[in-house]
Amino acid sequence: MAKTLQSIRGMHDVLPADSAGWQHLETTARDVLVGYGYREIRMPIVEQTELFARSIGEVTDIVEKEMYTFEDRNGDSLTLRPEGTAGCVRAGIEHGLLHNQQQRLWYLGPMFRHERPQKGRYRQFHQIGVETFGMEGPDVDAELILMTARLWTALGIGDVRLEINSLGSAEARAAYRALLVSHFEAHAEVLDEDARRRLHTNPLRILDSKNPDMREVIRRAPSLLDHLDAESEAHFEGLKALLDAAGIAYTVNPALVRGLDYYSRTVFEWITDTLGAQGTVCAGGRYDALVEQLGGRPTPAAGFAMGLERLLAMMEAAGSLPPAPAPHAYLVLAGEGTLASGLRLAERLRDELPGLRLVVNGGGGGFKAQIKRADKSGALLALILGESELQAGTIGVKPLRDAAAEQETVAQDALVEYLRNCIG
RNA sequence: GUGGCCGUAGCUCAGAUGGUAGAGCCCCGGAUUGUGAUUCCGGUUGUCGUGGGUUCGAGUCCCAUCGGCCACCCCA
Repeated sequence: MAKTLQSIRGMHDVLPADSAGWQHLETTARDVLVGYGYREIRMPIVEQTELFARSIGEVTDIVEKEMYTFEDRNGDSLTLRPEGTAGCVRAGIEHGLLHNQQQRLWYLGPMFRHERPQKGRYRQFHQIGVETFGMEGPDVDAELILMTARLWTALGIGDVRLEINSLGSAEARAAYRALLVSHFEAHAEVLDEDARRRLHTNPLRILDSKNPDMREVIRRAPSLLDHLDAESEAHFEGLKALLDAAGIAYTVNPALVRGLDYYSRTVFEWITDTLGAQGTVCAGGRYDALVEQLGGRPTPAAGFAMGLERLLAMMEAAGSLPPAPAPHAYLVLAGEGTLASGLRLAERLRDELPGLRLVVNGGGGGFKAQIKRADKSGALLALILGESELQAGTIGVKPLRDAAAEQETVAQDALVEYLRNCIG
């Protein structure tokens, strides 16, 4: 055997057995998003490296060590997108979509991060991303959350809970950050190695450390929510009131800090306990400063992204994945002259019955083998065109899913009506 | 990037203490010449992840490497 090639680590094929689930997830999500007036945008998978460095943040893990970065032939540094927001904002600015107007956008596609793969985490993974621009109130934040809640229902996902937090304005957060750093510096002796490293990179992240030895120091740390600027505070209160009014359950988690630098004010996560260590299924928030930061005019913005592999895993666990659609009928062709006649018949059926899923036997084979294939295809019916049917202008119709049902003989001219009844 | 467990037929797996590979499923063919899923009979399937090493001899021991799973880190 020749040397076999395999897919890149952490990058997986979606095989036919799984594609029905993907399609179901994608169309369900699309329907919900369209129902809220969101429009699809498609961006390139590759962008200039600088775009991600400037938006996600130079010192984040993503930019520092997880990006697929390479040189173009002309020497430009390009990167496979690790997330979608940066490219979406770039496209919005580039095409004037954000100029004095509101936008509700969504996109779907692969993202790339060079991490060690594990359950729910892959090097190529897929997200549906949603971004809104030009709306600054908490009503949009609430809309995003209500929309996702509706999606969970539509997908048959139950085991998710909502956590929200507010990061405040950039200025308030900077002030709080200084406060936090001095608190932890005053107790440096109890900090673990990770925490010491984060002290100067992302001190807010220390708050959600899992180390029990640091629990006390974290508990006594100043809370971000106590140091919000007045406007952010009002914004957050507004969001909570809207969620309460809509009957959406949530918990405020002051330690909820998103890993990307561009967030401000509202952040939220939908979390499940059913996926092992990768519990976040959907996460997002507000990023009012990003558009300006990337060269556009100041534009309020909010959005979220959800991981499709994780949603799929949950749907599978919940048993809410639909089975792959089986053919309605499998046409068996056996005997002299049945091939040409059968293909013609099949095309006529497809003309008349647009929703029909009809498989025509291919590659020859004996009668018995063809019936066997018909059964294996999962088809409801075997349509049998042999020499005798060819002569008589009929078709044998054999039900394959009902052992009690008898095979019938149907005139070819009556077959369209017969099948119309079968396929609903 | 770090750690633990694991890589034997298309799939799920068995192969104590080293002696040149097996089961089930799947697939193909047959059981009065045109009827599946049940039953019976027969058949195909592998350089035992890859590359080195130890040995008379390695799927079985050692090293490296690639990959999978899980966790840390981080994130969707």
